[in-house]
Amino acid sequence: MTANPVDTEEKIKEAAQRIFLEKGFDGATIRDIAEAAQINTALTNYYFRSKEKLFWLVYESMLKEALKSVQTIMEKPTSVKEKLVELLDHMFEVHAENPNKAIFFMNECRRNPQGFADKIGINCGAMEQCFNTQFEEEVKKGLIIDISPDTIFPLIFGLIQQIFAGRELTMHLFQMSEAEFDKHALEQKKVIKEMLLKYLFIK
Amino acid sequence: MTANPVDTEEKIKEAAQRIFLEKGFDGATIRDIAEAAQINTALTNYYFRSKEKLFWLVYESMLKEALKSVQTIMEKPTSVKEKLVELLDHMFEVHAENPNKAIFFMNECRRNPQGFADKIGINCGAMEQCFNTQFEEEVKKGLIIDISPDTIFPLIFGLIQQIFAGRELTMHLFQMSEAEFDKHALEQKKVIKEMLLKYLFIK
DNA sequence: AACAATTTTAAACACTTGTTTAAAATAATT
DNA sequence: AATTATTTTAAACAAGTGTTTAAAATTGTT
Repeated sequence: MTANPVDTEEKIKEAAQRIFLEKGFDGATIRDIAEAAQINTALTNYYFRSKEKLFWLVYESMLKEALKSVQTIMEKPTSVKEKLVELLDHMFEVHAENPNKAIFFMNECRRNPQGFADKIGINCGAMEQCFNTQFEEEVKKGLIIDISPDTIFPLIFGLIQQIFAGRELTMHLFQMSEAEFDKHALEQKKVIKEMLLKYLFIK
Repeated sequence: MTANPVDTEEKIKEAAQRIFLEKGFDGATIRDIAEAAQINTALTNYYFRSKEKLFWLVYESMLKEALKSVQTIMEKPTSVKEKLVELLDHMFEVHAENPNKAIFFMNECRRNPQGFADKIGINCGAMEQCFNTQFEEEVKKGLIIDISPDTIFPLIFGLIQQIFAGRELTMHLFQMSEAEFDKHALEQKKVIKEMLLKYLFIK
């Protein structure tokens, strides 16, 4: 081993993630990434063979990381209500940190659904399993209204993603500055949380 | 005037809209559009001068149409509750008809916010004006909880958009077929509507 | 220090992109 | 019918794309 090849590899991955998040696969060029990583264009192919391979690597790692953090929350020994609140807060944090994530995930999955299925192939159903059981029990106990967790689980994601996916659109349609949007986003989160809890939990 | 130049022009616009919706500005090529419209590549430039000019034309007309239909609803002489229900149903219909619209709007606005502001420059605030007044009156009357219409208005859009923007992602993460997703979308709408109305309106 | 292996570079490659051109085909006008 | 104007086409253009190559620079090994 020589120099700091791992550092270079990591530098490229980080730059790639940044650029892909910002411009998407179609909009990002290998030269954009090279410039962001301050390396020669050919190096991306030296380390990752192709733009597409680099992309899927970055994409998969981001998705896996996102789902892992969700799983961690869902496996905690707490009530459904606590889990949902923590999930909402967590999702908000993640997307607030980088508002491009929401639209990036939606976008790239739509651009190439087959690639998503083939190369990522995540089974979200298995992950929910323990949560689903717990949810249904609390429904039986009369703590939660009669609704399927299959309806609620995707809803949680969507409710938070929605705030940030339409960020730029909202800012322009309603003439907000970035600071104003940040305030707006927090307000949205508050409303969504109250709305969801009031709807789901009895009493 | 000769042949059916208007037809050709319209044919290109329709094809462009279809392709742009599907692939976005970056992902769509002038050759894709030409093929979809069954015309020669050069014709798109003959009628519209450039890919970008064609794009903004299509984009603007779509946005204007979408906002106009919203405005029509907001100007009706009905209660806030009736307006919100009609707005939710209408937005759902629009996006259900073409699930690409939601992500397309968000995406293209983010890709080029300046172009959006410069070339579209829509004042959504003015459109809301009459609704805002009505909303605040109903809050005063004690019909609606104490909340600003500035919070609710963008929320309505987001709540419905969210269902369809993440369509492909949801389908793959939760392993749904298209038919299953359609059922899921209707269920989501029902929940969102109930949730919002229960939250907003007193008693 | 001399050699080998690895990493980095500049340059070029083949291909796709949006766009233009100049000729052909078609329609309108006289 | 002849001429003009308009529409359509095939072909080429310049610029940008991902990728490869072969030489240079750097690092590791003997």
